[in-house]
Amino acid sequence: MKIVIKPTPPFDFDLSARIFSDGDRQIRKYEDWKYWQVLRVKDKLILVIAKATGTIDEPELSVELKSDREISDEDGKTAVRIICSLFDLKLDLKPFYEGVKRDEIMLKLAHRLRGLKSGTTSTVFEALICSITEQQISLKVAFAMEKKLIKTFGDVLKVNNEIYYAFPRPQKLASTTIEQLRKCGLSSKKSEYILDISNLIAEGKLDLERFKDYEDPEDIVEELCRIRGIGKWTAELTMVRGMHRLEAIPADDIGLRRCISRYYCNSRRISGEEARKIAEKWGKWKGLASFYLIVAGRSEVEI
DNA sequence: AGCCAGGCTCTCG
DNA sequence: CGAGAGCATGGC
Repeated sequence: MKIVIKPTPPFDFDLSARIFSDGDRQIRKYEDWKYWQVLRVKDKLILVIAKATGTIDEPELSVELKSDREISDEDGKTAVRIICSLFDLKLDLKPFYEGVKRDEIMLKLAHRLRGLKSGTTSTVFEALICSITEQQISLKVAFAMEKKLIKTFGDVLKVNNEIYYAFPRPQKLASTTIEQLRKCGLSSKKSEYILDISNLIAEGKLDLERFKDYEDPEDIVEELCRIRGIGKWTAELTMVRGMHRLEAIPADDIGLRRCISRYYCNSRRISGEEARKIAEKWGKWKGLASFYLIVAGRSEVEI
């Protein structure tokens, strides 16, 4: 099945998808101007292959859907909805660019990275589990663990004789053991947290998706922090990457602090407090602004 | 070798 | 209360 999507301009798909260029071929990857990933559409797994066919100001996304089962029109519609949220396709960046106009540095970055949107994981659960995995240790190490977790417990789709994995469902992780999780390289503490959270969801005592409807971001942080293994950093990171909450900012994040100090403080090491203070300039766009800083830092953008 | 890496919990005093 | 140890793994 092939579908064309019209994202809200400006949108630079290749710039936005580039962060997945070192991803895993069996999980999600951007390569040769194509992005692919498995989506869970109801009880079906569907491989999505997306490619930009428009321009930044008249963006168009051509999407191909593949599965080992029949794909109905309704599946197609659901898949489109998920893809829209994966890349935040309906987000209008213009208010963001307008909102940071008074910050010259951010304005320059926004200009250099025009059309960049920050994606969202397909579930809040995925964002949360990955954020817990990434606590404290280097991202390289964390990504290796996530990859193992996904390939060990994730759902498998086979199309064109290739194997692809979708992020594990909470029910699946709930049915495993600390020892099995530890084999992915996770510490026993993190394994406990992940098992506990998966159990809460499997038992129907926790519904992470409903946090998306909260008005006040502070309420989300507070409620998430009551769960063992989740602190402020984890809650805020989960909000930006899993709930479209672009006002949330994990200001204590060491990588983000490095980027802020690089562009705002002559690379002097700064505290989370200082980072939060600087982030005040970005108003309700703190999360998106920090994403721009991270991408700028990673692609060595000079201003 | 030892320290650090996109933190958080638990245990002391 | 606040401070400090402990945790996983890989890179430098």
